[in-house]
Amino acid sequence: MRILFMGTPDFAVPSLEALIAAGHDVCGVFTQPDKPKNRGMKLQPTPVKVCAQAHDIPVFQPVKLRDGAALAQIQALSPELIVVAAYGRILPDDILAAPPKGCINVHSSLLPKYRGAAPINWAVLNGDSETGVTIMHMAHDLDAGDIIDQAATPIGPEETAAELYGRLASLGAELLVKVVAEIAAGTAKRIPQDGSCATLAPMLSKELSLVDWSRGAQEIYNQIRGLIPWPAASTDVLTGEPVKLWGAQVVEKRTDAKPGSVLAAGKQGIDVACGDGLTLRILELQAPGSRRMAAADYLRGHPIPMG
RNA sequence: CGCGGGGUAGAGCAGUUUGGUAGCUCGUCGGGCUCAUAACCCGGAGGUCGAAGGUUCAAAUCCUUCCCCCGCAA
Repeated sequence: MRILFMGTPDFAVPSLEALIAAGHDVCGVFTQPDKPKNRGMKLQPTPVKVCAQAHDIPVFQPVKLRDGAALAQIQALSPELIVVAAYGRILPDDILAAPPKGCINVHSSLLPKYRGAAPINWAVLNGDSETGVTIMHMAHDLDAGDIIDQAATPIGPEETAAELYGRLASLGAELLVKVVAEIAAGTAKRIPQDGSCATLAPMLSKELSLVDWSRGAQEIYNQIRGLIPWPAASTDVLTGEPVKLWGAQVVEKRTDAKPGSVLAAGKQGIDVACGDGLTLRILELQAPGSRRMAAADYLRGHPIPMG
């Protein structure tokens, strides 16, 4: 099938590659404009752009989608179907209506749960034991279109959002190929979402980083897992300087100590009292200006006062 | 040339302002103590101080250039 692909970050790359590998005619790729990023603020191509260029697929990076130029480009490419995976832009209705077989989207949650920008992180942050991917038709409202198919996957009790991100990217690519084949064959289903069950997964921000030790140990652990790799949970209760938390475990040991007090600090980790009386053992962390390291390594050069 | 932090023993850090014998904790090796130990005591090994150049009687420390790591921005 003749397909126009739209995507931007790493998450979208497996989907693009899967379409190519399945033999579809990917006639063009839309991705966000190159932006100054990282140290040095040099212009960085998006992962999807790099992938498209490696396959000699024409790349388009419109700044605006509503001025008609983008629509004209799409009409010139005349795709039968548009596939969107984490493009990061809202498509206007005229583009949604352009391809004969419509626009479909790869979304990393089991819709209608977690509509929005950061569904993977919120599934981990909320301590869910299962999530998945959804392929749906795109509608005017964000992530609200009719569902074509879904695939579920368990979230491991120690799995981080970063790990889940990679797994869902592959799972989404797999399901995408299956769904596109069904669309080509005319057998694709179309199941409306139950909007009353919808929940939102808004974009992450650094406001979510700071650990509130009055919360339960498991909740804090979920916060740590769910905010990897960005923005990462942080706390300043250890030495007064803010440190990022990269790894921890819940210790089933009750304590009366005030939440946020350090109960022990040794080669096994740094034990901190939480609001529900349980203990969170910090295993891996990162001081400002430094790289991430095991708690035991950190302690050699950063003595921690108890209490 | 976007802004800031950093590179010192296997690991994590101090020392740089004010140039003058390379230091701490842990690990490691040897010995001791102990019923025993990841505990304690004694002793040892291990570093061209990120790289190159410059200033100086003398540079981890001051000057110049470069490399690498981390954060900010998403």
